[in-house]
Amino acid sequence: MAGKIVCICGPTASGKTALAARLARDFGGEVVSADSMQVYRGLDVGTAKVTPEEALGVPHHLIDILDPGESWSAARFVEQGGQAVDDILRRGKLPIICGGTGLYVESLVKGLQFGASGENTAVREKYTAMAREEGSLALHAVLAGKDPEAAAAIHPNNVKRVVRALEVLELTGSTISDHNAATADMPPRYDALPIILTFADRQTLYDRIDMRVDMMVEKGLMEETEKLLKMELPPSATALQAIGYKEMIPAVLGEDTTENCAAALKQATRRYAKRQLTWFRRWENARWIEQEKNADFEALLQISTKYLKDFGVI
RNA sequence: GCCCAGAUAGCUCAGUUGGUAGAGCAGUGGACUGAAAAUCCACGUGUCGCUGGUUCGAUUCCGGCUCUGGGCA
Repeated sequence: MAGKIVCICGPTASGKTALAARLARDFGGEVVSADSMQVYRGLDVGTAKVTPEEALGVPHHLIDILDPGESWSAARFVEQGGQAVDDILRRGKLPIICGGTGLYVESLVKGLQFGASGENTAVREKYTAMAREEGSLALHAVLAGKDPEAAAAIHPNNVKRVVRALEVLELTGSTISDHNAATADMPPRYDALPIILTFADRQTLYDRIDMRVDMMVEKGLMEETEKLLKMELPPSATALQAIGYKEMIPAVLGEDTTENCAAALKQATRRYAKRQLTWFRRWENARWIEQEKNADFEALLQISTKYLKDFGVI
């Protein structure tokens, strides 16, 4: 019997953090963050990380567990997030997954194992170099010869995916297609209630994003970016892929104005929010809550509380 | 007031030696099984500023007007 968990998802700046913390506090829950960037210490302002005040005294798992130089992945998230959820369930509490990283949430709920292959930087670099030197089509052709099914599913230009498929093949001797097919048949690991925050009018979301970026700059995004730069991380570091820092770097280096960088950051965040919505839209049985229909936070709380009751977790 | 250059997609612009037009960006939709805040795919009709003229046909050529930028007084 799969344990029941609640997922609070949605695009960035939709109000997930506050809702998750409040539901957890009111109904004896604990929050498990499904966010690929809030795991890093020191990335606070730029990731809109939950503050001690916002946490309402509720335990938040998988936040501030790594230094920015360390690598993190969906597989590691499933491993550690699954442990956290199981532990919360064992203690008779309600696990509330809160985050906007679609792959993480879905993988955790479904219980994807990502295979026993692990990851191998050298292998990745080898194939990435091949794509760079001989072209992405050549690399894709290599995959087509060994795993036609995966090749058909992955666009030749999507070098990252082609590389991953070849990596699995080289490390395990079997194809990623076989692995995916096998895991797709498995029953989900948890019985999840997906609550997804959104906005009926896209512009409302974009306005909120703009405001939030301005606030981030006021709260010291530049200084945080400077600190991150001084760590001299390898370009491949997961933390350096965070939206927020890469856009502000030119301003920190004096190569562009803060205004221009902030505008670029807003743009990047908007596109990200759109991709997040695309991801969540395919989630069957999700309860979507359009934020502007709620007069205030209490109204939002009321609706979500009803969903929790219907689901049988409170 | 005069001279010059512009006026084309939400923005920046290209183009049509006359047959009603296309790039980038923005935007929208989608994919996603160990980088996912990553990576990738698809989608382009707009009074071609207004108005006369020439022409079978004008966004394109000619005239006038309006607006914008620059220059000269």
